Amino acid sequence: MSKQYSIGDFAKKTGITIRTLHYYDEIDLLKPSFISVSGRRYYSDDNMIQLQKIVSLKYLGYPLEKIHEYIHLHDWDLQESLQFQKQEMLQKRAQIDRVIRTLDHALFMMEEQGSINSTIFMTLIHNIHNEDEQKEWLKNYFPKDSVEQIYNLSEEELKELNSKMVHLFDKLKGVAGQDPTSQHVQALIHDYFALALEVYPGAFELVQELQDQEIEIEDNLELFPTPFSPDEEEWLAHVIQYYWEHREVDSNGE
Amino acid sequence: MSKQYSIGDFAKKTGITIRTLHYYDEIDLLKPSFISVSGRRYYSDDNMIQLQKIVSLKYLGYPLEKIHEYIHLHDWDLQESLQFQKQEMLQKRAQIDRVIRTLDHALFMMEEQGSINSTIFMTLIHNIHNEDEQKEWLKNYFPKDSVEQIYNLSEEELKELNSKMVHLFDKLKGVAGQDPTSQHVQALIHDYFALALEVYPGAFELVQELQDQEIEIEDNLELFPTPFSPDEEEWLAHVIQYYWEHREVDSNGE
DNA sequence: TCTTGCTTCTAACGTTACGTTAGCTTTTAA
DNA sequence: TTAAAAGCTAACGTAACGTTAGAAGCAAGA
Repeated sequence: MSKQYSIGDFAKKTGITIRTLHYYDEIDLLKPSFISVSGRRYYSDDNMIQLQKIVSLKYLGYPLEKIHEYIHLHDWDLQESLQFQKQEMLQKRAQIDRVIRTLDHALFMMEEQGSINSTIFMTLIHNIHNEDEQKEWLKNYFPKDSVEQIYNLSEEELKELNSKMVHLFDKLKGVAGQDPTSQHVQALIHDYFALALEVYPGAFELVQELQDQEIEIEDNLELFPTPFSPDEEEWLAHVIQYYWEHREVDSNGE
Repeated sequence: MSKQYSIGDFAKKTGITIRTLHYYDEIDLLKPSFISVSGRRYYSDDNMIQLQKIVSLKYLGYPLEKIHEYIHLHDWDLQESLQFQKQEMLQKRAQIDRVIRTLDHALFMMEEQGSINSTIFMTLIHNIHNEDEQKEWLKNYFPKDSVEQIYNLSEEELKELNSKMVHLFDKLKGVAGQDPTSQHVQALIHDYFALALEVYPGAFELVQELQDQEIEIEDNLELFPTPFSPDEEEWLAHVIQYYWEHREVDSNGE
């Protein structure tokens, strides 16, 4: 009545490879019901049911070791385990969603700008990647509401912002080293701050505070990477300084 | 100007472990800018930028080998690659969604039924898992519309159906071996067919056809696993046969 | 009965991206 | 000068098999 299948037949019937059956035998996960004197494995209908359990649990994302536990030591709170497993899967999906979102941003930028300086590009990916950590860090120094407000842009706004940023950074890198006081360099920096103001009206005060408090961004370089080399950074500092002084004069002059 | 960091400092600044830096050096992914006579590695700001690229691409799901290609052979269609990567991620997410859906069904069943015969449970998981393949197989023998109709239940309906099925299977297994013509056994089988009719009004004709055509379900056991042992299967066949004959008499008698 | 071809066996390495010792050398601080 | 800290290489471990390689068993035809 109960048939015996050679490993090849069993493999065909179940869709599981011979190698996998060998492996499951080796780790005591699924033992064939009978082994011939010459060492050949023969599987039964009962084995089919066992294998179905294994395949099902594997599909649900359990590692073989857990499955082994379940099958052998028969004290398992299945319900609790399934709930736990669901949480794990939800987390995985959330992570993948973040990656897809980043890819969307990246693709949007490429469509907008054509080709892109790869260093700038990677910096942006990095920023999107570390958004949450950046937020937490900023909350140490600024009111939480302000921080949330900065990051509280819609996907579309964020895409636009990133795209424009990339564009500006690209141009800035193009003129790096030139006279910091020159017309077109200052124009670029002006655009940059204009963009910042658009996103967050309190941008100027925020920069001011950063300077006043002498907050050591340098110690957290990995959180706020820039696409600029150290030389370029120094040059940029000069540009900004000049812009800053000039701006204040302007403001006062009004 | 351009600083040199010891591997420890570099690791702290970037958040990447020393071991990983060793590894990246080993596979020529990230070479330190300078190596002392005694063999110690020193990293530069330039290395930081390179590392940022690596980390970013890793975040986007690229394997190190692809990243290596990108960094060294500088002919990469970034846009196309990103699009491809997005497709990959979408697939992964779809797979995870299927698993989550299955877990939801399983949890729903547990809440409805309390504890469950694990064999029945696994069979159901297996069925949900192989839904699409089952559909394709059935389409070989039946009009596509009918097949689609059967599988075209809402999530909620499907949950209910599965839950009831589990309940019935459980009861059937409980009375397996008893007189196939007895009242309560026949009542269970009646419930079973009632359930089938509810889902798909043409269920009787479908079964009839299956019998007439002598379709070899046996060759595809892995597609349609049942929670019954061979003995139980045989007993079930008797029960169904009796029910079938009785039903026809009934129908004729009306 | 022998041979041929198919199936199965064990053993062992390869895969990915590092984590984790272990044992030894170099650098740094007291 | 010496002890502690940091760094080095080498090697194994991980998860779940895929992929040879070489030997042996098994069924069928000559």
